[in-house]
Amino acid sequence: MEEFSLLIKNIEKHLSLNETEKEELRQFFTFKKLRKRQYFLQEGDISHYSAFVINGCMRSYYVDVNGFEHILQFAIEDWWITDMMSFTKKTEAKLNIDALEDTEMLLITREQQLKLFEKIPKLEKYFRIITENGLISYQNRLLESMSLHAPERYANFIKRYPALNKRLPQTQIAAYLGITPVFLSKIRNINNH
Amino acid sequence: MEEFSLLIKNIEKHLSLNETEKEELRQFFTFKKLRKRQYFLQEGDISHYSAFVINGCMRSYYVDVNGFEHILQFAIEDWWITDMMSFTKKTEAKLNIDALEDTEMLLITREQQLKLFEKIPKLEKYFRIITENGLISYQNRLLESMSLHAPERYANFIKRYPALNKRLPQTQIAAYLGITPVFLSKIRNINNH
DNA sequence: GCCATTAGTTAAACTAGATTAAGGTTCTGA
DNA sequence: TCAGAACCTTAATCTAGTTTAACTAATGGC
Repeated sequence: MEEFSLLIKNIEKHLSLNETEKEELRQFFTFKKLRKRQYFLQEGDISHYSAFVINGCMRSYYVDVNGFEHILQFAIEDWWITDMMSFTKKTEAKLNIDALEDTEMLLITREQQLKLFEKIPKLEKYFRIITENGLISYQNRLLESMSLHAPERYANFIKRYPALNKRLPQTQIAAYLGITPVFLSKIRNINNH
Repeated sequence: MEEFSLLIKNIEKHLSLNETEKEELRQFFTFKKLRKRQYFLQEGDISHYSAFVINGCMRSYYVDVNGFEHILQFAIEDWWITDMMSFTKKTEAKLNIDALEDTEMLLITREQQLKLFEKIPKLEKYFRIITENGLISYQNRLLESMSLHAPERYANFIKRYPALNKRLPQTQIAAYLGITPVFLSKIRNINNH
């Protein structure tokens, strides 16, 4: 199936797989489509799956006591997304995950993931690297949120994810940057003189 | 050597090791002492080592363009610390790491770590779990920094790390919470009525 | 194809937290 | 042992970003 080729390409950035392994790999994943606005995970549920996005766009976010949404991650094609805490420890998710566009993805459960590590041990390496990179990017974001003002954070966002900047509504970008849409509007207009 | 027992205990929280494996393990680490204020890593260098703290206290921090320090992590006994970006990708470190107290630690290089994974594959699992937990904790911190005000973040810090709250100077805690020492002083006094 | 919701703009009033500054205390190392 | 450094407190002033509100533009569900 065509869906797998993107995942396999992604894995092969980090290690090589023979045909048998590629074939075995497929057995561990399920395919799923989401409509725009559809939930993949709701706060309080357990995140049984980790998702690899094939096309479309997802977001994970936290809803605070005042009902405001704070976006932790966007995931477009070739990205992984889950509530890592809930997925690895089977605790109730604090995050919501939903689709910002119609989205297709490949899912794996934690149990299947652990079995996969036994069957094809080098995939443990793949997931270790993915996780290392995720840690690095959260670390970077925390660092930027502590040391930069909103206009600089927005400038970095544009530079790092030019595609997302065009693709996403301003509300979502503001919720990712940790500012209000009103303030992002102001920043954008100041940038355009 | 006594130093290893803490590391082995830490590993055995996640998987079991036989005596041979424990013995092999030791070959991959080196022991190091740091005096208070001594650098373990300086911005611009490459982080050749990841460190497991046996006793004492370390911190990793970023110095912004105005010379202010922003602390990403404290590491006391039983914690790992490094600049993950520099350690895994051999890039120039953006972070500094130094000792807040006289500290003893065990070091491993990235090369040794990768060799270790080949020799004792289940240690890849150990480091995957450590990394997953690190990712979760950065994610949580980012989320708190976006959704809570400073007094609540401080309250959570006290609850989560009561020992650190007593052990560290206020300047360091403020640099971790992303506020000024002046403001932390205010928060503390309001809390004491 | 229309109406209701969602998304974006602009401006005025407000606030969490920064900055500056001055004075007091506690550490530390030669 | 003592001088400089690091640390803490309090208060006044300032600012980045929020809140509210009123208006316009774009979407999308029926």
